Amino acid sequence: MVKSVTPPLHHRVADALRGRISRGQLPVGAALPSEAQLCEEFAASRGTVRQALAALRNEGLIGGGQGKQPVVRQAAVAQPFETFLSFTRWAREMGREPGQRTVEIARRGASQVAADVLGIDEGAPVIEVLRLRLLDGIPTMLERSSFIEPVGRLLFDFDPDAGSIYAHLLDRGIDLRAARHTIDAIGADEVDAKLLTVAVGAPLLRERRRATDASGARVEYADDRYRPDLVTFTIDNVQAGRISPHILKETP
Amino acid sequence: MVKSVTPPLHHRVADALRGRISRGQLPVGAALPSEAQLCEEFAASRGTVRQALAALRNEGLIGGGQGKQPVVRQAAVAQPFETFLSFTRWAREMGREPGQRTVEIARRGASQVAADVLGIDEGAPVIEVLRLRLLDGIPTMLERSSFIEPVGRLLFDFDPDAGSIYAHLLDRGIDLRAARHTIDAIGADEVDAKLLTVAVGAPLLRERRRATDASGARVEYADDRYRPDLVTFTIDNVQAGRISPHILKETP
DNA sequence: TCGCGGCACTTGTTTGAACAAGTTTCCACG
DNA sequence: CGTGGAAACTTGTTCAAACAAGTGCCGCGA
Repeated sequence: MVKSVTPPLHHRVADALRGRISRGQLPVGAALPSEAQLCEEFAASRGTVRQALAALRNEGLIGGGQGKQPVVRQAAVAQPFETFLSFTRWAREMGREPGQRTVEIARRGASQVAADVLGIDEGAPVIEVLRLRLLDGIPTMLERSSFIEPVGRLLFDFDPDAGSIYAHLLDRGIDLRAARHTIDAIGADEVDAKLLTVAVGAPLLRERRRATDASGARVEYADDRYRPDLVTFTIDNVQAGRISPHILKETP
Repeated sequence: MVKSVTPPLHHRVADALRGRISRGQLPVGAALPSEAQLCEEFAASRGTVRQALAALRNEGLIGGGQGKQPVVRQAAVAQPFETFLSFTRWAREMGREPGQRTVEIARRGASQVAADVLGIDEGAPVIEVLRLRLLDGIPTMLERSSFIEPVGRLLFDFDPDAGSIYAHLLDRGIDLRAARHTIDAIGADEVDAKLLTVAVGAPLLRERRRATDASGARVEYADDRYRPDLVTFTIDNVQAGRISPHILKETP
């Protein structure tokens, strides 16, 4: 049985305002109705209305100050997480066509760094995948992944040029829940240069990722190298009490 | 004249609790005092205490649910936002000694890209700051900032080698609330190379930042270039319904 | 001994009121 | 005509009170 009670009043007020903003009814830069007006419109007390406004402020949707009516700020982003996890999904959401060329998929002993990150012994078997990711046919990112053996074995019945590895693993019951991303810059080595069609030593944007499943077990270590002229990372954050960064990749 | 009034009560309560958490007085997993106890301790009404708790909740410091007392969540990152914003504060929190050498501070017409980002006319006056940031005396990051004129003028009575520009601006009533960070990689130009003591063309980690104040007005555009062997960015994110990434800079 | 109900406690929601502090508007005075 | 300042309006802070809803524990009964 699903409980279907009416949500609290301050949620309804916040939802209503969010709707007006996303619908463009309250355009960016416009002032919201005053608290007194909102009280009347929703038949709520001022405390309740202020609770709703505080929520919007925390989401970075509105700004303002004492004595000044709140103002709609630039639109926010919706689903940053999955976007950051899956290249395929990210590309689709941007209206670009993702592509991939699997250079290699192999089972071999874990490298020292991969073993360290995954918390397994060096030389323990892992499945390594080297894939070149394309955006509208242009080489954009080179992905070197190491999966722990019980997960990686599921990749051998995966059409490597079909699309998202994550979607495939999810079908098999592996759901990647959390990830730690470490971002830095590195010069292209010879393999990078050849596949990404840049000069050796050209600056690349590197994202190293340690992904864990629902139980917290470390599942994947990846080293992704992006062409910085094609992809950047963007983080939005707001201080208004809550830290609510929105993370997204963008093509500049 | 610097205003020095006592901050609102709910801020003081929140600060006190933040302090206890970061000091380890309230360890991770421990339950906070009940609202009623906090009311008594701070001689505040329940509404005020709840305002403070809401702030901590928004920062991800505490979690809990109806009927359950709030619990201290993983201490991992305390102040990710300010950490991401202020080099000085970040360094201190890591136990490193921040330093800076101000190469130049000038008032000149905005460059095309700065004008575009700040939403002002090209050539309109901005205050540009070029600072080399050090970590334990080692050149680590090169910061090129452009502030809009009414804010930047406050920097002329600022000891440029004293420490945090943001702290100085906050004293003057400018509080940077939100920022959009764009991260990519770029090869060092000759100035970068000389000041950061790397080779020309060496890969650098670049963070471009557009900071806005409480009212949403764009205040600063910055181009920060980090030595990737000394600093990386780390993002933790979890899918569990809520998007709550923690962002921090790390020295690898 | 085990299980279940109820009680005590805690947080969530909502209202109403009052004062403080910052902004905007507009009128009267120079 | 313009300008200073008061008045009206707006948000920020704080208190007090009441009920709803969820949690945990204790004790009673089977």
